[in-house]
Amino acid sequence: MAEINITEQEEKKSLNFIEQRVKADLAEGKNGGRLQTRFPPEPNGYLHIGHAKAIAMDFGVAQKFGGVCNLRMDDTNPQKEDTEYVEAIERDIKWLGFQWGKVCYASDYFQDLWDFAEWCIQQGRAYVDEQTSEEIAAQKGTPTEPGTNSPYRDRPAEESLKLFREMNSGNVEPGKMILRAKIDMASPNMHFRDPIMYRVLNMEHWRTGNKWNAYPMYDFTHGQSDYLEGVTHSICTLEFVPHHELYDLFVTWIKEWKGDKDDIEDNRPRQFEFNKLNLNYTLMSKRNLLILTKEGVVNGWDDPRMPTICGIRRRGYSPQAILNFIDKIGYTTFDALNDIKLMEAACREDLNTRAIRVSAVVNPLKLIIDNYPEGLVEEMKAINNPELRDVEGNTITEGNTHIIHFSRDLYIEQEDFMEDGGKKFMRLGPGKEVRLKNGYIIACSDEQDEQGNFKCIEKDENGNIICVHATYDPDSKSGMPGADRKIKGKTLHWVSCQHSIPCEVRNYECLWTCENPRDAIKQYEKENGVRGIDAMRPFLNPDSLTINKHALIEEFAKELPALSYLQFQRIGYYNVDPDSTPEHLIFNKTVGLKDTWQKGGK
RNA sequence: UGGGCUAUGGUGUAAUGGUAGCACAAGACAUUUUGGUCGUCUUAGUCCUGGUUCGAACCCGGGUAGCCCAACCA
Repeated sequence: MAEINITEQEEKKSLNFIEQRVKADLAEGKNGGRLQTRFPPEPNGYLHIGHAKAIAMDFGVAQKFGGVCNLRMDDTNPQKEDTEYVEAIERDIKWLGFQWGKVCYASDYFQDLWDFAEWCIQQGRAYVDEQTSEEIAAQKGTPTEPGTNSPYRDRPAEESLKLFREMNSGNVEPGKMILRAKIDMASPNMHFRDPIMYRVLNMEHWRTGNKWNAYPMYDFTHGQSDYLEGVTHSICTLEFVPHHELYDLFVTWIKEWKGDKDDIEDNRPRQFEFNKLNLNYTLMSKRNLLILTKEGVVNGWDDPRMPTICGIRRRGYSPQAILNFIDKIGYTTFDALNDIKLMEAACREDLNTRAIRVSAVVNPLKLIIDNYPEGLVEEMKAINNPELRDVEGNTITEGNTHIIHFSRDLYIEQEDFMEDGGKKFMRLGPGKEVRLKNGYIIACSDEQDEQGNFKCIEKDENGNIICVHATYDPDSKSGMPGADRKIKGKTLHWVSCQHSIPCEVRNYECLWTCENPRDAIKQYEKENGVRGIDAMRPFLNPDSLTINKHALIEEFAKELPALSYLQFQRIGYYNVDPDSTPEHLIFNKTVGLKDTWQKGGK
């Protein structure tokens, strides 16, 4: 029995239109008060962020109202499907934090579906058609013109039955015969024009082996599987709205076949549709993602630029970040194009609470503290996560710190020093004073030599700044009373030369330069007569991946496990790539920190 | 041009015949040992047009625009 187990406040705030329907159905006692959903991926590829939205709905609604959600592999087309995807799908759903009741397969119902199809033939509701696919297509009509009946439409049931069994013998060539439902060739709904129930494939199925040679189509499988499995709410995306009526019809038939006398309105699976996820600057279709991997545009399905769950995971998103995002965009029946910035915002929001702060210098500039004793090394305490707070709102320090080393020779970020930064530039430069995070207050002198060159700056022969000199205030050590004094400058991150490790930093941007790559590619294909990768190239962002092999990071980061959530302070969120080793550290940029300086300040 | 669906600030979403609200984005201020976070404020909206009603984003008619449907894919 399903239970409504959410508080009224929560309910008011967050029930989307499908949840409202589910709640109402439960209240009315439909389906005997049961709630069962299913997530039905076809195991022919990797799950992407669009699937995550469906997962959050299918599993989420079951969770919220005390129902159960099964994972059902929609494996009715053995030409495309493979067991390798099943594992990946299961892994991704688990990673998102959901649990299924059981794992089912559409192929579990092949025998039932077959028997049901035979019954349909005997009932005069189905027939074997021996026309070519071209002939059938021609007879189908168009959205504005009715179709015409197949010459085989009224053949005797016994004849169809005999041929149907032959279809599964392996002796019928694919394309020679199909089983069609006898419905209405003039229906304004194209799906009612004698839809195909079974086709011959003569192909081994990864689960059922060689038992079947003819396989059922989606429309003749989905609703029936729902019915046989006990699904009450079959939730899918909007493109299945035109299938809705046919879904209901086949469910009605199969209930009849089963001799199920329950009231049709109250005890049957019902389909509900919501808008699928569209993200700007993102391409979601499996077909096109496959091209990207095959052509080497990306490095596999889990490339951090891919919208796949595994790609997003490797990029450094947490499951909660994804779920937060999905929660923000909501479920409606409007075909929306969501802004990737909202996803990034949801990510920052989540990672802010869980990322460990580390110091990393991405573009190092040497900084020498002239008055700091040579050879001296001090251990400084660095807070792992300032958002970890006690009930009073104070940052918890116990168990929330790590050690960072301070010495005379440091690296700071190149962009944190400017010879003539101007008044608004609050970082380091001649005559400027800044604080080194968890360290000391330092200052550069504005003394100049006879040529008018600043004494604190060392340049190479090309005039590039290669080293800067500063002096520190020994009383200003972080944590000491002298550190309290206010200064004009900002707080900079830094690493110690001797105590930092070189690492590789991979920065990612959108793969696409246009908001809606799907449409752009489609149009380009049309206008230029090219297909696939050639139609995609004009819209690919050449800078979607930039690798920086000269970054430096504090030693603490050396032994962190793969996929650890990090924040490079003042730069962005990063995570440890699965290929990273202590000998060759690799970090992926998940998303940058908000930067009101670069945006507004300059 | 057949059928189905949709339309609320730049984006997404709420209000289910009774005060158009929230988040993101954009901008400003304040705070800050992250130009982050947190906080305050500003900008900005019911596609058009008729009707029903005391009252319409919501109901109805007519436009307009967009999406889905003519796979032996799902």
